[in-house]
Amino acid sequence: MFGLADCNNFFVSCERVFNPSLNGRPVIILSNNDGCVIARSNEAKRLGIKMGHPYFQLEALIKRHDVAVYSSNYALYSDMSKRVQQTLRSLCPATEVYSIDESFLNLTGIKEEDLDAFGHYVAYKVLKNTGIPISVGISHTKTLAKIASKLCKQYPKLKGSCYMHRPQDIEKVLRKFPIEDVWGIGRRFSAMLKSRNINTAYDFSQQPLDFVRSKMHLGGMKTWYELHGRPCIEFEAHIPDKQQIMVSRSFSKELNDVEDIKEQVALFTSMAAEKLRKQGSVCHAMYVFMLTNRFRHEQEQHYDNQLITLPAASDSTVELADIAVRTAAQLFRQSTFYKKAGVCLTQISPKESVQTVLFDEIDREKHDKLMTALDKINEKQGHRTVVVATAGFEGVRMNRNHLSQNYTTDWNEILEIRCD
DNA sequence: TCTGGGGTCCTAGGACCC
DNA sequence: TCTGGGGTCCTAGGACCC
Repeated sequence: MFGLADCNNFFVSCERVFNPSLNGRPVIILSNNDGCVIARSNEAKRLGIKMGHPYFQLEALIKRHDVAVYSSNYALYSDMSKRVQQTLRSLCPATEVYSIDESFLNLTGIKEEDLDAFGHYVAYKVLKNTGIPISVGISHTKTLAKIASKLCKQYPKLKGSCYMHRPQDIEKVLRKFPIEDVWGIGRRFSAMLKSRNINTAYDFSQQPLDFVRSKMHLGGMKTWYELHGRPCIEFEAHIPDKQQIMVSRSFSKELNDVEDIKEQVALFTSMAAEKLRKQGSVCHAMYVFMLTNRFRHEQEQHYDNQLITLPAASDSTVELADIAVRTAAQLFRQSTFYKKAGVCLTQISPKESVQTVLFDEIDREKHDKLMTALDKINEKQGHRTVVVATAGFEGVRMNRNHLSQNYTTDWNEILEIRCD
């Protein structure tokens, strides 16, 4: 049996833990730059606010219904996510962290007759320990567990957990479950299926496998088998290293000064390199890109990008930022307004397995010492205490006009909460 | 005025090998 | 007239996820 623990409206729930006056109110959380809606409370969903909707188009609705609006506060959400994961780990034989708000649960060793009670206990414990409400789904495969967990959100009677195992129950659920909500069936495939009058998970499961293979290949077949209760997507207890690390942002204002772009690119590179060192890897190549505002149709569109293969594998912010900045300067077109830029580190491998280069122009040992010191200071004294000067001191040029406090990671706030 | 930011896996097709 | 038959590796692009 597979379990899935999914946090309900996770970002909204995080804000509510520290601001209970938000309970019962419509709440939305915005993407970076306060661009789009990326999380909604049930009340906001009921108002018809859609995932990914541009914020600026919602102003009237927000005023009319007194919707609470927040910029995304990832420092808070990732810390809360860790707390949830910790509780799950303490209860289950093993967990697989699937995303910031979801973990699969390994239920090996738990007796069948106890699974229902176990699911409810997990939901209860997470809520008690962290203040975050979750939905637990338990079934024969990951795909079915996902469906079971979605049922909890639909039916409060289930009280946060659904153990779905009897064939007749599964069929009943699949008959009502929209095909586009099935894990692994995205926009394209659900449109194709609906055009053939395949509208529910059950309809799909009744198609001949040959049809699924010819139209949807391996991925579709896995989903098909999983809906039939045959696991094709295994439980993975350890998180594999990232194969690529990307940092990119849209700017609050379009930039047309090469110095501004260089500064942002240096900053993105330092953020990416930090992630790279954190997983103990080096990269052999990187990719720098900058693009114009795709919504300004009257403007000539550019997507300027360059892949750079490094002379030797590296994880040094100093070296990578230097290369990225020079590349950005080459890519930059005069009198062009850029809305977004980014850096992607690729061809990643574990640091210890890397061969040294004979005619290396860089003193790797020195860079290593510097990076170790830099990471240590930033971890202890706070993010961005020490930065490479090319990255500037102002951070990302981004709107965050509705930001909540860093309740769990900022000492002053923590003290205040304790005094309360 | 204003529209996010990450990731993975799979497949087809081209280049190249003998 | 007629032009083989395997392989592997790499990349771009399309699909999906949160």
